[in-house]
Amino acid sequence: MAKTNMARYEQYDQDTTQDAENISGKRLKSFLDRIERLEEEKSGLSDDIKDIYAEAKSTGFDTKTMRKIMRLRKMDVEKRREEEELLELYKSAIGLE
Amino acid sequence: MAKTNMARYEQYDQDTTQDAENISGKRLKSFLDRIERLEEEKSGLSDDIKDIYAEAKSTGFDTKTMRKIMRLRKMDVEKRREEEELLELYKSAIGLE
Amino acid sequence: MAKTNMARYEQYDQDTTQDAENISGKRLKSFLDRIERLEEEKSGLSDDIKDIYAEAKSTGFDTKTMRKIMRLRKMDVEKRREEEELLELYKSAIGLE
Amino acid sequence: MAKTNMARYEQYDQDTTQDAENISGKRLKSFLDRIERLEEEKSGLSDDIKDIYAEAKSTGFDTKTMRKIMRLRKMDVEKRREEEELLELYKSAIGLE
DNA sequence: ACCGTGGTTAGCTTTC
DNA sequence: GAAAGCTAACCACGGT
Repeated sequence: MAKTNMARYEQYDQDTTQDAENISGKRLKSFLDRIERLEEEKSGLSDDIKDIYAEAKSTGFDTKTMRKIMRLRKMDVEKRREEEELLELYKSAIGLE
Repeated sequence: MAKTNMARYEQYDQDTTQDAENISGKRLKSFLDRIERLEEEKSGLSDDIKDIYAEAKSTGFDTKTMRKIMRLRKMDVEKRREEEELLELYKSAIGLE
Repeated sequence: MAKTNMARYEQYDQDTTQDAENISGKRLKSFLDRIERLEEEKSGLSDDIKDIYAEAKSTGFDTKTMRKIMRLRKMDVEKRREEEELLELYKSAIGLE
Repeated sequence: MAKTNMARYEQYDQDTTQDAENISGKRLKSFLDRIERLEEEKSGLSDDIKDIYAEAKSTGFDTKTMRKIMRLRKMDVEKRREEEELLELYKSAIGLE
């Protein structure tokens, strides 16, 4: 395996003149770019959320309380999901399915 | 402080029959819903990213290395951003703007 | 500050001949030792827990289900705690306290 | 599989009136309680450790560095342990034990 | 404006 | 090899 997928890792992002034959280098770059794009979107969403909290705060709400509420909401969702999984587990345990 | 913004916090998300007059309750709910929506999108993006790593792994790349590369990329971006800020600082310092 | 607290970090744990005057070195070592001790205890507890799961498994219980139950238990505890905090938050928000 | 060990899982921790005959239910509860107890102890130790780091920080040490040191210490221990295992392996290989 | 705290998120380890 | 749980780093927020 002379040309491993790892081959071009070292110049981790500046190589724009990569040999046309180096398929895996292109492939890797593609993966990394897609990830970077998504990371940026994620980061944008974080900013949006922050903005909403700021807006709420400026209209008189207490953000600490709001955050706690969000956490409780999330826990409810989580709990329901887990309880359903547990039920499935039971069913399979007693051979119902 | 008869009708504070905190007034309806306690039933933190199930109230669909809220009194039309309770403007702040509605307002709060709206904020929370918007946040929840964005959180879900964020979570979706995290899943997408995870999928890409999985795909990359299945085509033979080492994800641990990939993550390291991403971290380095990010640092580069950060650095560039900070350098630009520094440049702006210079410009304003010498009255160029 | 010629002799900073960081001074002896490099030989991070083998120095048993440290100069009697180097108080901060001694102090640091003491901290690290205490932490190490606690880490060991923690690790021991993790092992104990693992053993219990193993024992339960060997008597016919399904550990996956058990873990899920433990998680739900924990969530209940967490939720109660958070709800109480939220209540406190309300109280202070409406100036009850 | 009328009376499986799974039988009483659903009321995962509130059942205090369990039928005396349901041995496995009792057994399960016992396991879960023991685990919970240990988890609490573990959590307490984590808090203790956090406190020590806080104390160290307040006396001027850099906790990030301290954590790094702890990690190195642990690696040393690990390494030694592995080396000993290797030694054991040798010994049994040449029939010394 | 800075520090300290807490929460969130990501990486690593271990299990199945 | 995949999935889950645990641990540790990061970041953002609130308080001083």
